[in-house]
Amino acid sequence: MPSDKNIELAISDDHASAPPKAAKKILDVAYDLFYRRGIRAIGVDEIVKRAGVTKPSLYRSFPSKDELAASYLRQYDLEFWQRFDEAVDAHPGDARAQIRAFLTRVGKRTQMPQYRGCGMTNAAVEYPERGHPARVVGEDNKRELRRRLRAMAAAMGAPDADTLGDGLLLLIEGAYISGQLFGLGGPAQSVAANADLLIEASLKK
Amino acid sequence: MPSDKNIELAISDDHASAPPKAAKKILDVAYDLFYRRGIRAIGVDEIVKRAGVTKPSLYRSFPSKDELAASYLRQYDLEFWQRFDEAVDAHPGDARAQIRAFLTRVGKRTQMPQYRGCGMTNAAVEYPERGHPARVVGEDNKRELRRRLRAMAAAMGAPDADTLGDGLLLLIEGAYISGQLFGLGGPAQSVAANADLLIEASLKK
DNA sequence: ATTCATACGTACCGATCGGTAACATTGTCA
DNA sequence: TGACAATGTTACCGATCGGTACGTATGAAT
Repeated sequence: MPSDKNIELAISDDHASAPPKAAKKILDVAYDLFYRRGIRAIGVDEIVKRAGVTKPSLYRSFPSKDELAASYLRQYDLEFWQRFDEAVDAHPGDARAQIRAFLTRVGKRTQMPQYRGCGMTNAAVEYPERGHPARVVGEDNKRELRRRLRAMAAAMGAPDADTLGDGLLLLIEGAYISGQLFGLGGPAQSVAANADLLIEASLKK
Repeated sequence: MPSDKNIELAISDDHASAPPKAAKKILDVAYDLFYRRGIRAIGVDEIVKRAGVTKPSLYRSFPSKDELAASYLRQYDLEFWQRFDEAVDAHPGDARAQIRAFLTRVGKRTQMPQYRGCGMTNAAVEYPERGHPARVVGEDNKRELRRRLRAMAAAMGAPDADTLGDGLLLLIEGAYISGQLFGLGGPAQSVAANADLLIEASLKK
């Protein structure tokens, strides 16, 4: 579900020129199709057809399908950090509550019927080749997420913050995958509870 | 790395007929290529070329590419349970030690340079459509793994065994994904330590 | 030696893949 | 009104996709 916010910002160049409308429609449709059915599974023909545009329009706005996929993932990345920061901002100075808020939301999100996993994680699975435009977006996101989780673990006062931060990342990625494998009632439903248990144990160590 | 054991069993029919040698070569090559580079990324032409056979040979042994992929995953499933049961058999009656042994091995395995995640998880990501031959193999595997992990958590005496079992599954899936995202030195390295912490906390609850 | 099933190879199928060339049409703003 | 940028139209490219029709080699039993 691509939000309309920030899309123009992601598409238009730094001049305040009028943003092409076709590019937005293309990216919206690509976002939906790539996420729901996979990048490799979707051809550019289907994208332009569903977007009501033509192929040359796609290639005027995006240099290649791979770069279109990367644009989709950059949008996904943006929305991810919006969700993450919402949880963080809701509990200023309380890293543990921030984690709890974020993971509670993840637990719900991953149980939704249309949930199909993390778009960036999925893309990395679809494109194992190092340096692929779609893959690097995901790699950067995960690296940054790891950094922040470790920092939050340290802020909680965990003796071994790196291990706890990594443990939280494992739980999160596990929830992403389990959500799309099991659907409703799967292991992802208990991600927040397990994280809390893990945090508790790590702080007392 | 497909082991030669059990392959004939997986290929040949229940009559003790002589198994076609081409099918084994095809499955071996398909296993390697599908795992390393993804199922959708590999065409049947490349498989038969690398296997030194021809396309009709492939379609005489396997009804379709999708079914070949399913055969690859059934082989992967077989080897998965071999690894799992090795850890279990090494510590009879001690579920906690069994988990520790298995996860220690997972932690190492997911750090190897050629590691590319769990073949079944990856296939489920590549084929989100319900009922796809490749997907169902993975779904069955995960369902059974969940059942066994929950049973082991109960055997440990966890008050909320289902939650602990699910937590372990989340950590495992997280390790699979993180292994291929981060490689050496990634969060997967601490999967066993985090699992132990989580178990400890769950038992004391 | 002939038979007969089985495995294999050559050549091909239509469809789709990502991507492009060349040109017509539109809407907007000066 | 003229100019310009964005989009559309049509047709095409070579490559690859999964899959098959059909003839040929091979090996064991008779």
